[in-house]
Amino acid sequence: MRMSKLFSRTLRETPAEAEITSHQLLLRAGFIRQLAAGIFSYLPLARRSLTKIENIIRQEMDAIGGQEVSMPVVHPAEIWQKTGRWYEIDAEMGRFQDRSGRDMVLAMTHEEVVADLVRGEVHSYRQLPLMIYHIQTKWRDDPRPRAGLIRVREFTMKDSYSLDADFDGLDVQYRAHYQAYFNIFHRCGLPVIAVKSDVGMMGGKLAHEFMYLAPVGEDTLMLCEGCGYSANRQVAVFRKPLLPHEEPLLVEKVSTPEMKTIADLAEFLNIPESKTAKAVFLIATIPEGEDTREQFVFAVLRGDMELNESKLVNAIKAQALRPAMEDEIIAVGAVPGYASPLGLENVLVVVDDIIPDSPNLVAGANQAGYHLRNVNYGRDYQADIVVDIAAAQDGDACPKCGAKMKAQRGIEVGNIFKLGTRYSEAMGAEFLDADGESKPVVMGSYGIGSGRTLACVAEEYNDENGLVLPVSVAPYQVHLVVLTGKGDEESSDVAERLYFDLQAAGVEVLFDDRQESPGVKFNDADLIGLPIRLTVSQRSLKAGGVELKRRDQADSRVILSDRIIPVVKDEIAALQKEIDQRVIAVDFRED
RNA sequence: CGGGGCGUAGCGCAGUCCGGUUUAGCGCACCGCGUUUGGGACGCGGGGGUCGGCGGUUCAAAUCCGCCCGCCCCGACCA
Repeated sequence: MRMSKLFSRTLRETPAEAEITSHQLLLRAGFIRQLAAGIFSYLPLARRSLTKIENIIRQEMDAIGGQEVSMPVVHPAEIWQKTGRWYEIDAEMGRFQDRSGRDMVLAMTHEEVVADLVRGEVHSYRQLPLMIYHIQTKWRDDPRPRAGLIRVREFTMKDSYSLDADFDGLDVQYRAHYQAYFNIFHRCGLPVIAVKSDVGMMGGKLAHEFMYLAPVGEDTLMLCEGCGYSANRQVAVFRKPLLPHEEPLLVEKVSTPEMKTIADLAEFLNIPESKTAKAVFLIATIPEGEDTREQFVFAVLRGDMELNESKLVNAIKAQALRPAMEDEIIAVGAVPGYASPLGLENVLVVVDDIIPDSPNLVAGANQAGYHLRNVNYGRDYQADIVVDIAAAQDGDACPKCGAKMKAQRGIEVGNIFKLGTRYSEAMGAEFLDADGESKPVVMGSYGIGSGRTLACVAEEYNDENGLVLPVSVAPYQVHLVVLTGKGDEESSDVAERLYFDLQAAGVEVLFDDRQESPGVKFNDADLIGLPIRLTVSQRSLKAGGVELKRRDQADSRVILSDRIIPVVKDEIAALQKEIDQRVIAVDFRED
């Protein structure tokens, strides 16, 4: 490609809306342009990189038995109504009506369509296992798109779907994806970890997320440096420190004026925060058939812990959760700041599982200015549910080995879900097993965001001058720069011939043939970040050939004219080898 | 949805408080001519704006007031 004809141009200054590195560089280098919040165009350079990423994905999917298909972006609402997600999912789903008034859905994912296809195509256990995938546009109307390509509303996802006769088969395909995903990201040069994750609205049994660790990430991960336990904080468990055993004492009311927070209370009574019980009030939206109802939830945790809303949502099977307003709290008979689990009505009480083992806590008295000492679960109050609802914090003890865990931020570039039979049952996707019995197909679903992957690669590979792209993802392998002074036709001629010869040899070349000063050309080459730069100029020709510089190295060297093609090919092979060496077998771990 | 910020040429900005010599300006980018060519060149000459939109106040609005829209950041949210 000639830069004089390239559709996109580089920007000298960073657009004001871009804050994070990958967004700034992808804009400045002319990879992407924004149309609206969370909606982007991908210009030729980005398109080529995405195609490379997608082809890596295709190869790895095909290698584990995947068959590429292409499913629609527009779905009739009925299939989403059948699985219930039409009702469960709120404004995130794009809905519209076609010309005859039928409700339609913009694809956010394709479990429904897959199950519908399976109903028609799969009838026998002899056909299973199967795996299909496609790479296609998704619309998810996220309330707050941000950070360039990291979090967008319209995006391209590779989503694959495994189909099995039983859960053992699902496990095999799940593990195959687990390894394939590592291969894909490693081939893109992206370091990732797999963490156990929330199954969320997908439902299902087990899920992992593939995370690129970065401070700009929006997920918090709990990572144990002792044994390697790793989980999204939404599901991370931890060893809760036990309190010393005590016999239950008599409840005793104590005056605690103006002590509305746990910290104040603990200091006032001169006790550790772990000797208090904390009340958190929430309003949960609980699905009931095609409708929902609101449920007041009273969550009780020990004072030294924080509520994990994801765990609570899962524990009570809520669709949504929000903090309760003060008047709602008063309406159920509680006193904000002095709330007690004792004696409330029409309230779902959920108690963290460490509470029954934490004797003689200080809790609110449901009376302004007073708390109760020696409150004991079981004797003084009962819960509707006792379950782990506490959020793991940086420094908490690993559930497996007890070592300290670190909290780190990450960006989710892929996920894998064991769905089970939720969608196949709802859609009637059944097959006959060897006994002639009708059974729902066991499904898994697996996603990778290709645009987000590109953004993470940009986030990982850059320096103060621009992108430094891995050869497997770079839109071109070689950036050919020609510097021509007045009357210098030799450099132009050599560069033109080299441009032709390199392409004939199968090398992908971006040729900067523009009438620009050397500074502009070098700076643009650095900004775009192709792995190899070749410079043809009077200076290089006098030295005997063409200058070669790797983007990831500071020094350059002159290659003799007749050696250029083989040297460039060797250089590309060496870069590719560096990437290939990252592709290694990984141990599957459930957490 | 709550809080904050911003909206003037393709990009970056000044002008807005305090309305009127500004014909709306500067840098970059763009077009023409000439010079220049190893790290974001120079001279001369040009083109490009419903000042986010609508309404209001006024003799007069980029500037004051109201409503709306859009974008960014923090939070809530997130398959």
